[in-house]
Amino acid sequence: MTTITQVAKRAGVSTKTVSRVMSNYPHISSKTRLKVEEAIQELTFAPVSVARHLRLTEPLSIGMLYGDPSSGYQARLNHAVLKACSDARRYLAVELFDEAGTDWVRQVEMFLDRTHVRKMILVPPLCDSTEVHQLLDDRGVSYVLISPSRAVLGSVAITMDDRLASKEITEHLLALGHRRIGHISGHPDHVVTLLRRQGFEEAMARAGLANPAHMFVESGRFQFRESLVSAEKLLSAPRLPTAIFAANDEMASAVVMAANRQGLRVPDDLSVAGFDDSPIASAMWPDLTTVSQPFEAIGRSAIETLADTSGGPGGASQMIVLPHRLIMRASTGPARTDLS
Amino acid sequence: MTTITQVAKRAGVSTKTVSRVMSNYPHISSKTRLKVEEAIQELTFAPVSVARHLRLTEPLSIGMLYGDPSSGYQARLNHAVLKACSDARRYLAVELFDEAGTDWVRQVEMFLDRTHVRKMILVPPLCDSTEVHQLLDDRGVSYVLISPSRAVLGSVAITMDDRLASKEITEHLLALGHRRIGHISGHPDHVVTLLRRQGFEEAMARAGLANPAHMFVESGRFQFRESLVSAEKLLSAPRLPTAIFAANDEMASAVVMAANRQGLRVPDDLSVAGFDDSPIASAMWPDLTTVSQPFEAIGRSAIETLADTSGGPGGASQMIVLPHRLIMRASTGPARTDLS
DNA sequence: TTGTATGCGTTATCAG
DNA sequence: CTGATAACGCATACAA
Repeated sequence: MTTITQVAKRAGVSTKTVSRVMSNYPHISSKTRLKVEEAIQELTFAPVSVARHLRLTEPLSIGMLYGDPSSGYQARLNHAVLKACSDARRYLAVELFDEAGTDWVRQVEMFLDRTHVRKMILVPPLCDSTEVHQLLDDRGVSYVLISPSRAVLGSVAITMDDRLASKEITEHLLALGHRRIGHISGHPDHVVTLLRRQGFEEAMARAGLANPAHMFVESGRFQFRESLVSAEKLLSAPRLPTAIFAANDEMASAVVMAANRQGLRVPDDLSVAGFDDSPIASAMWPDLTTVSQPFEAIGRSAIETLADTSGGPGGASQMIVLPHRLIMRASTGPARTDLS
Repeated sequence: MTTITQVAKRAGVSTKTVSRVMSNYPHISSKTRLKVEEAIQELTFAPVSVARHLRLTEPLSIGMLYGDPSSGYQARLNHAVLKACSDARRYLAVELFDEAGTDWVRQVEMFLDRTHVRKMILVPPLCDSTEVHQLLDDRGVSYVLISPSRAVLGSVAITMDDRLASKEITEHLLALGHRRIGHISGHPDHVVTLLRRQGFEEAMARAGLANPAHMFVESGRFQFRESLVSAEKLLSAPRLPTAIFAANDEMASAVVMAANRQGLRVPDDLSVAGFDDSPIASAMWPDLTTVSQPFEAIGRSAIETLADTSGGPGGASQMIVLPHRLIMRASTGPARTDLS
């Protein structure tokens, strides 16, 4: 193990000077800097992060707690945040918390004490806990909210525009000539359920199709099986929709399965669109037209925001809306004119 | 921020005694312990982990590096390891590494220096790098291998028995009366591909069905689309198989889709089994009969193994094989007698 | 521009 | 069973 002392000895300078070089202190003679850098190279010195953290006023670690294990959403977010940390030379202290346990505040509190982090990323559902916000404010810990249900005064939220994305994907279907379109919506408890449905309805309304003859909505609760039932209902109506937009990919894949069962071909007889660009979307055939959540950008933006926060919290409220991406794939196609 | 000194003062003991209580040191009078515990409660003291790490001879942190972001496998393993750490009061230092970068050793080296960890969990593909093993041995870092391609002399590997599981799932199909069974195998570069295929073939051989009239094998490369093609090939043969076992769930779901397209009902006309118990297995309908990898056990076992390693590496080679679980769901059923 | 001395919060050593 | 003191590796006043 190489320590700063050894480097100092090797370079013939004091530890402080080595420290200065490591942290890019400007006022340092280029000769000294060179010597030190050489020594660092030769001894392959890397500062031990725990020791820095103990002394540092502005810690380099950022904390994140998450609950739901099975969530593909969380897995992808984790990865994006980890990547962003790596790029920004920060460290992520990530731990699980017990979502079922009622004492969220206590759990966060202990996490803060243990890890010493003074910056946190709050993901759903933790980002919606007023008590947790209070705790962090009291402790002077700055934080960003990822996709919170509602904006929180004095803090930064990072999210995407679900309503707009849904509107756009519906407009895409309309542009393909579809006039009778179904929507399978998510779980009523999730905020995005409403937003995605609103986007759909808004697009239909603009096209003058917001009426029972053209617009059909069923609930799928974000689940495959519920969606299968809903899709079968939509596909057994006297006049079939020619396209169905489901509020997530899992439900969209159920729609494809329901269609196949009825002998309908996707996209020839029925266009199907999803949301999320989850792994399943590209794993199935036809692969799904869907919306890609900007995970990478969200991660990067979260780290940047936290890195910038020079002072504590209590800054201006801010809502950073990151651009999503529509992904056109094989599950959507032009409406059949003979049916329209 | 509460420190150990404050707790000590409050309890009227030395800091060392508080430290002893925190780490469950056995030889301590119950009266003293009680006093200290009270003080800890009252001041809500939580030891700062970085400070402990700086002093501790046996670090409580365990390192893990992983590459592939999109992998559902890795996401579930991450979670299991994190859970195990939490239960064992250990901390996980997890970072991404650049799988595409050639200098794996250098990356591991820097990670070691930064984090100070002296125990590591090596997951695929890092667990198969001889150079990395060498580095860790040289540095006296102990490590466990998760599902390595081959055993490594002098180190502990944790894995499951893919061959046995495949054999069992095939036997399950045989027990249901199926005689003509297809197998869709994985990517030829993965070790498990061979193992899972062997298990299948072994079961068929035992049943006296290892011949072209009863046993069909196609490659699916672990991908949905490849599997779809393979399944269509199997389902367009003159004599159809009555069951298909795919080497992962993604491919199995492709089989279900192919069957639906041909107007075959699952499981009435065709039984389908998968492998992995990935989210998709329970998200589809019929939900998949599959094999559940023992993620939780793997995580726990890895942490326990590392926690036990009193000395450095160089212990005896050991292969810990954890029991998997067969999950019977709706995608498999009795063979139709009129077809058999 | 550089060096010295001190302390971050905790545990290890060694003595009581 | 308990306590005083040094030390972990690094960064920061303060001094030079």
